[in-house]
Amino acid sequence: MENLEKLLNKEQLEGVLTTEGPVLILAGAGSGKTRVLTHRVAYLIAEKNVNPWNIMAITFTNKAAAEMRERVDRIAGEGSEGVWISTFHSACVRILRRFADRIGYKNSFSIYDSDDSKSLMKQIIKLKNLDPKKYKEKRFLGQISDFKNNLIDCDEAEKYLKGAEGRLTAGIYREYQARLKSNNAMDFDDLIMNAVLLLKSDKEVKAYYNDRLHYIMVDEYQDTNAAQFELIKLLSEKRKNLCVVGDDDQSIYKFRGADITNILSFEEHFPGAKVIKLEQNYRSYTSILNAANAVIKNNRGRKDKSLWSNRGEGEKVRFRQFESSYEEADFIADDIRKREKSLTADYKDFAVLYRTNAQSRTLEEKLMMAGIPYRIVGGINFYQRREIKDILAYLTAIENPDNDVAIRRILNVPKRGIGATTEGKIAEYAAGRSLSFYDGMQLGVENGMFGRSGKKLSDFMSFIDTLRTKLSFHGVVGLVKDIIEDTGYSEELKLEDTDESRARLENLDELINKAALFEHEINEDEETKDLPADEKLSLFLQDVSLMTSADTGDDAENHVTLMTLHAAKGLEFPHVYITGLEDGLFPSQLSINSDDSDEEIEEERRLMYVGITRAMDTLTLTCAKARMVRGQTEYMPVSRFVKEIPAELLDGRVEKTSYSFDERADYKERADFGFKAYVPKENDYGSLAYGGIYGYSGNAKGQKRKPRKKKEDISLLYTKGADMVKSSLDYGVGDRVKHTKFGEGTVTEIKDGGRDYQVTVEFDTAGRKKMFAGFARLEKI
DNA sequence: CTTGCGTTCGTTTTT
DNA sequence: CGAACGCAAG
Repeated sequence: MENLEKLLNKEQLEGVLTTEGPVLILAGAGSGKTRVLTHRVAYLIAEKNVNPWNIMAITFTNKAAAEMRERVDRIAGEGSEGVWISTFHSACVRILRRFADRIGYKNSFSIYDSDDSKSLMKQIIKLKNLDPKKYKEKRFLGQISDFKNNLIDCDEAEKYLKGAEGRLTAGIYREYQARLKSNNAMDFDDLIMNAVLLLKSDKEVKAYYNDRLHYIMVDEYQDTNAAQFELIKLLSEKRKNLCVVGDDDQSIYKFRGADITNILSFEEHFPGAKVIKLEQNYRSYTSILNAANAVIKNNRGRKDKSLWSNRGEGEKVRFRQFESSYEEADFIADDIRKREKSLTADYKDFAVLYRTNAQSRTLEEKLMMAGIPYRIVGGINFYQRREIKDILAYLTAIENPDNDVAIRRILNVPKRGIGATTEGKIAEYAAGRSLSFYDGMQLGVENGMFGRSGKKLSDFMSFIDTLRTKLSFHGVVGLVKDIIEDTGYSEELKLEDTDESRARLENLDELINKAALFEHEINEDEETKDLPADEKLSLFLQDVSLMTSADTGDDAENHVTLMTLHAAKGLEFPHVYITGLEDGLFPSQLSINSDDSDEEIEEERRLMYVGITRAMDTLTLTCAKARMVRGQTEYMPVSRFVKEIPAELLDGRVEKTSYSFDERADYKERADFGFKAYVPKENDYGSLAYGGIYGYSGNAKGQKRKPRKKKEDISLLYTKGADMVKSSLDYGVGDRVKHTKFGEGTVTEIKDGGRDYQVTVEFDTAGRKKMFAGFARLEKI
């Protein structure tokens, strides 16, 4: 380990060298915390002669884990693969796969994702004959999640819950857990809670991990909840060499159980803890950090610190106020185009951030019309797409027929004439006999309980059995292919022959690829290559169930990134736009109205801090005086967070904070044309609300609605647009083409723009337009 | 059992 | 405004 001093600043070095005892590294945004963590691992191995096997690093996301793995392998080199680097959830799965039988589960449990949990809860509400209007899954699931995050089991919950409503909730919780267990399944929160339960109740298991794990590191510690805290505490109990890294100012996940006091009270939880502050920022210009510091200092509950940088002053933070969200989006599209044209930046250098997902729509439209390639982060995860979930449900059903959610998902997919009525009958029959759905179906069919549906059901069951037999002959990949073929899924999609069905088919191909890659990997691995096919299938499903969109990303592509402020945490971009800076939107109205408004606003302020500190070179803050929210035009004053930035740091003034009645009326008139009729200054395009991006046409009168779509289906088209790899064009200069929005026109120029063609078209009515072929989807006529 | 239509409801999200 | 969902007609 040469020259650590040269690679690290004083505080970072201290973080690396302080290996013994509890350590809290308060790492400000952009202060190089991953650098410290990876060097720390390398130092432990190389200088302290610690066996890599005795080191563990925990993160929240697969992406962070993969990144850490990569960097540790690079820095620490030989032997580093022994270091246990994983997410909270996959670490717990690994523990539970080994020992779950000691707390009454099978080691081969399925993992329910949030959709599965939702289906399960729906079944319960239905079975309990509750009014679904009054009792929605979300409410119960939210409460149950809160309980689990705080390690409160059914018995304990019962003590907390008083009154009729309370008893109901407790009963639902109990039923939900019972069903999970009989389905041989755990939800995401169970993974953590049950791991803790196991470590607490089984001394042997705890001793096993305590003996193994000499050094534990935790990233993003400010995001941990009570259950995760307990887990870490238990795992590190023997040696107490626990190093946590985090930033209380970036704690933005309270709503999903994160407890900021874990980091604020670390020294009390772990007496004798050493605290190291990393305040030097290597990311941003001083002007940006000054703005960030100015905003965050308004929070009371925080550890005092202040970021600084020696990158120089940089440009002032820009602030721009617009009449409407359309003008705001126009400005951003135009600004990005100018900067990209002037060759000072690539599209990939830009990020546009917003508080709520709904805001992305307007931005998308404008970017698309400006021909700027973009990508939205945080859309639907590959593994949550309908076609993928369907095929995975088949695999799950083959592996674990007790998994009711999987069985019921595929019962009538593809359509085999088994409808809701039959499904309900089976569910009731099974529940009455304490059988799983599948077993209930089997018994019921034998006893002729389901009348005319009996034949269909037995066909279905033998179909599943046939598939199961195929597993041992064809392996995992073969089985995936078989399912896609034998269900008629691929044929159906081929016949449909729309952009959407083609996109779906591509997704299915991608799933086959992932399965092939997985099978290849486990067949290379000495430990797993000789496992029987069904165990390989289990491994595949486990792998996939903890996967998210994060690792589907292809960072190399040159596109602008659109995302929520939450999704931006941990990322950095040369040019950042924070949009919708209006009181009532950001901070959100809910936080302003909340009972503990002070705390909620502080959380929103941290979100603002996260947003500001994403920017490396320039930061632009924008807001609109009037904005459509839920179909209504809202007038909101400039966000208090903008006002917290001293005027001398801003380029652009905060003009007004409220409007007179007349002014409002004026804005209203303009904004109420709203979504449909608003025409920007250039007057050359209307809104795409009538259907461009989603190929989908609202509920406008007289228009025929396209077939029912669910959230998991939408986004296929634009994702495809963004993904569009350059292919040859079927039109050339001089050809007549048709555009969904601009109508017909003549191609006047085609430029090769690297990964896509830039096409110039002289439209008959809309005038001349430049666009990317991949986005424009021009049709030759 | 499937499909069309009206009603309701609405932060942030990883695993 | 738009998505999700429940209900009632094909």
